[in-house]
Amino acid sequence: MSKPSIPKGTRDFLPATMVKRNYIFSTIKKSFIKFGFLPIETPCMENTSTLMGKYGEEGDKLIFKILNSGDFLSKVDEQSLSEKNSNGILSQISEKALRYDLTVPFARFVVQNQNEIAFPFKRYQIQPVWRADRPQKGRYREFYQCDADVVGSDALIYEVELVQLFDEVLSNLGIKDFTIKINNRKILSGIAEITGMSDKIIDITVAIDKLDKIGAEGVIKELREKEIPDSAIDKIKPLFELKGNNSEIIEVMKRMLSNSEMGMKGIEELEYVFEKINLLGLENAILEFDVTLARGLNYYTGAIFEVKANNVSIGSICGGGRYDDLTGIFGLKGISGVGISFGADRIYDVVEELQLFPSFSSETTQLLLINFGEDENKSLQILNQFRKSNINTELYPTDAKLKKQMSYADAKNIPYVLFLGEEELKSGSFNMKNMVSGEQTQMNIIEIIEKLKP
RNA sequence: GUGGUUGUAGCUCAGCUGGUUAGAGCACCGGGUUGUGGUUCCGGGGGUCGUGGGUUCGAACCCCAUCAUCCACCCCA
Repeated sequence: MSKPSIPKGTRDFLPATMVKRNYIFSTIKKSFIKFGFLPIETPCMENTSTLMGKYGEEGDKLIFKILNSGDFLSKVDEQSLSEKNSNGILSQISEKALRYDLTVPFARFVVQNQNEIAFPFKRYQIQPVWRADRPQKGRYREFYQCDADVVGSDALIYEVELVQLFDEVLSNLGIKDFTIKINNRKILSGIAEITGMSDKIIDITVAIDKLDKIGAEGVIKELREKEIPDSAIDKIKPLFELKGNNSEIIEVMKRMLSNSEMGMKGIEELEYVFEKINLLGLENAILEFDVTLARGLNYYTGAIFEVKANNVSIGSICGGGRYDDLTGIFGLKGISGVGISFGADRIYDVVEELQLFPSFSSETTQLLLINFGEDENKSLQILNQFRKSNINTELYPTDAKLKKQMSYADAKNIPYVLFLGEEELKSGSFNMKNMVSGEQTQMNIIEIIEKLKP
């Protein structure tokens, strides 16, 4: 018999891990609620057609497709089947797929439920997503995203708000040193425009995004491979040497993009965000204009965000941006949206690496009642009494040997045990042992409740 | 999808140049102890050495294939 296992890139979570994961989720959720976002959920699977084509060519490959039920092959047309054409038969054998992110399903949700929601609609959503990627450090095939998006308004105050949200959540998790990188797709469009390569904007942005990784030489090499002429590359080159603080870089970009209306609009939007953030201040985050930031999905049209924890070996932990026409794909035009996503699993890895998790001892059992096989009714009543006083309590199920019962308390880190022996049950005075100090005291039920009450 | 790494007990790993019955620590179970855990002592269960083939008198060890794993690239949270 083969050992049981789980699919590549997926994980089991033990109780000790879940307690910490829940802490991250609840910290994020608390801030989402504070900023006025409302919860929604969508199904883990969507129609394949809803997802395909929304994430670029690479994205399509990374979507998990779900096979149709029944004898699906018999319905495939002979020709595609004999040609062994995977893409050709895909739509015939799979009409459902696991969601790849929360944004596209949300766009679908907005279009479908447009008459039942009030715009601007601020929603948050904390659910798992699946990607058929090769797993590696900090990369899983099943992971949680925690999204907050606003649709139905193009007001820039939301960009400001989302920067504050990044700052608040990560600060509340105890992370002190992190950078929120911000850019604007209109600036990237402006760059493509002044080089006369507007149609190559994706190739250009993907290449310059890699600047800090492969260096100027590498970027130039990649641009050439994408058939960007040297004359255009020369115009892009100044980006590789940008230095200074945010406002200095903005000034340089203003000069560079002065002939691009689109580019100047992007600068203007960016300046607004900086101005308001300067007014309001940030707790721990460093907000940094990064012209090379281009990651993200093809649908961003305005602001682009990415958050990186400094001095940890984990990639970006949050992302986001504005997408003017996301719902347009599903038939609802003119609805602008802006949103961000917290990668809970990576944030977990960061908080773990930085040893920032608090202790969660109060969330586990506080008191174990040691079972001597005496008056069971009385024992159950005592158990009830503790629970009604909000003390996390359990009764050992059998009168097993003391060693076994105490070991159980030990394994679960239960700080107190109470001996429900014959004498105690009769007299009402119980022997309670502190499992940390080893100290034992005689107390009645009322006194114990008083002592352990949260 | 591309390149590399590693597969030995539930977990972490040792195992010499190919040599007889494959080991340790931790974990688990039982006992020393029928009202005292974590410390300690004694004992126990547990392995098709990832899988299939090849070389050899003989393979955990060498060769080939395959699967899995982790790391990196692409891309991304």
